[in-house]
Amino acid sequence: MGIPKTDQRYSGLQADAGESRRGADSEPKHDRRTIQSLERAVDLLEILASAGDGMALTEIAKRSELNASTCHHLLATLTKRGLVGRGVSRNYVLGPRIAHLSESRLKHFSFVDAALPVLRELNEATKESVQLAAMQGKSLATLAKLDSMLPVRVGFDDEYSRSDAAHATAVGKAILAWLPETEMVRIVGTGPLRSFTERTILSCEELHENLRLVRRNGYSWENEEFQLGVVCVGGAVRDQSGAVVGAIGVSMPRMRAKGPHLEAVKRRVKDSSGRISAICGN
Amino acid sequence: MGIPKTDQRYSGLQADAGESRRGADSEPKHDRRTIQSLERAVDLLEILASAGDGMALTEIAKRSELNASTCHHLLATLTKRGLVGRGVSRNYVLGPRIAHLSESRLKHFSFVDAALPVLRELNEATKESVQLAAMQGKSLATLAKLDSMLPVRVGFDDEYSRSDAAHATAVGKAILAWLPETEMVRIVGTGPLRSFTERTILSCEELHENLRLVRRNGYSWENEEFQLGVVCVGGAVRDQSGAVVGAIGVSMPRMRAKGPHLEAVKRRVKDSSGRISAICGN
DNA sequence: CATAAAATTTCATAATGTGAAATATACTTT
DNA sequence: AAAGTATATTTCACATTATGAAATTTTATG
Repeated sequence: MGIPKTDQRYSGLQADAGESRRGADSEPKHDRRTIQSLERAVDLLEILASAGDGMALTEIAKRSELNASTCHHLLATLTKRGLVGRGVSRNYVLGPRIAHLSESRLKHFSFVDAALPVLRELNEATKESVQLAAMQGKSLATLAKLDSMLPVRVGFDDEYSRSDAAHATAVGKAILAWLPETEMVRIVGTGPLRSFTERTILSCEELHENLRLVRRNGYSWENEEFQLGVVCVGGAVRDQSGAVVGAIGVSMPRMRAKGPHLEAVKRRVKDSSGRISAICGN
Repeated sequence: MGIPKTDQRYSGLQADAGESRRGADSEPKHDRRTIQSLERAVDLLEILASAGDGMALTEIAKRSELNASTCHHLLATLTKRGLVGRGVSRNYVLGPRIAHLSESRLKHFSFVDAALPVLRELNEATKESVQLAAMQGKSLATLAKLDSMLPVRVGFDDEYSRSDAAHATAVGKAILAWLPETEMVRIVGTGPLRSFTERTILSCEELHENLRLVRRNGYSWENEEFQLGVVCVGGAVRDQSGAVVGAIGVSMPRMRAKGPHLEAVKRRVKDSSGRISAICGN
């Protein structure tokens, strides 16, 4: 008290000069469809998540490119509500309420619901039959399927749960490829594999080699190994911990499984499985 | 267009009439220490978490007692950032980013760090020696301890990890009481228990009876069962899934373990273990 | 104990969040 | 189908509220 106040405020926002007050169409300073303070708060949460082991206010302010005071206001609110907490040496960390929200989400989360919109899009884009499957115990269960609308198409029968076909289908291989070794062995066994067509992989060695390629490529495939005339491309779906929870697959008649169409299908399967995994938590 | 605009806006906030505009000390409409829009957004997240299986906008607006439009703005922002998603029939659900944040939090979360401030408070309040312990395999490990500052006090020796004393200590019993039966048996075994003093519980039946009481009371206790002259009160610490991750304990000389002081210690141990559990996720 | 650095609070100001109304979209009902 | 109804989304004028520079308090460091 005693020092005269300079009061040249809000200078930080005077970027575009020459605009008189209440101009007819003054440009908004941010995406008016969203709420600035809330977006900034989410930024802070993401920063705390990325930094791992807690962070001081100044550091957060620097990374978020926000005024330290603004940061503090936001963090104080988040702290009050438990989304942010204070760790050792009182620096900011993600709070207990985050775990609570996540717990609640997980309890009511449906894998199928999450996948369906993406599956529909895949079906539209490829014009082929698509399916979603998951392991239930030792058998591969089809959780959802959308048929192609083309005159010549792959029609899935009601084979909703098979216990010995994982090695012969694209969805099965997509799952097997990312399972821990022991789990994989539990499902396919160690003996000779069941044959469905003359192209079915019969030896465990050949299957192992095939799964290695699946991991390298990011998608699985199947060349009339389960049904003659049907070719299928599959992709794994993972949850937030990285564990496989299921797989998607696009099935098409042999006649269409070539050239640019096949390449497009592979690309889209990879993309779609990644997107579903993202919805599941990554 | 063509309909004359009535424009009697912001009528929803005209709760306290008689206050002329820009009054010298116009009462703030909310806690000025926090950011309104952000608090409202957190409200919405909590509502979505409680409702479980998704909710329509109107329902959310009703429960939050907010204008539907305001709700929509907030939800749109949260959706853009992945904290909220759209479930079946496009109603709002908690989004994938919640899982991501929680995952990151869990990865860097230290149980000891979370407990320390509360432990310090407990130490200050009771003036007694306090400790934090957890099961590591079959042995009970002391993770942190704070000695009493009174002249006559319980001094912990460097017994940082004991494998056969769970049944004879308050922290051990606090953990055992909430462990699944099989886990409990794995730790204490089925045979006769090791004796430390003439008061140590030696039979499994008696231990079972004691643990039942621990569950009923919400705290454990130990009457010179491990060391003569030392009385201890313990409380379990749980994570968000409800599983026991450890326990805290307050140890005092027999001479002080009575009357109002003992009652206060019991109450505070219950409270502190609950608070640490809350920080761990509930 | 001094001095610097970081955290928190205060407060004037205008930018932004707000909500009534308008419009668009999704569901029923006839 | 078409009309009607409920629900969702967008728009926009306005005043409340978020914002950030500066002051103050707290915490770390020489």
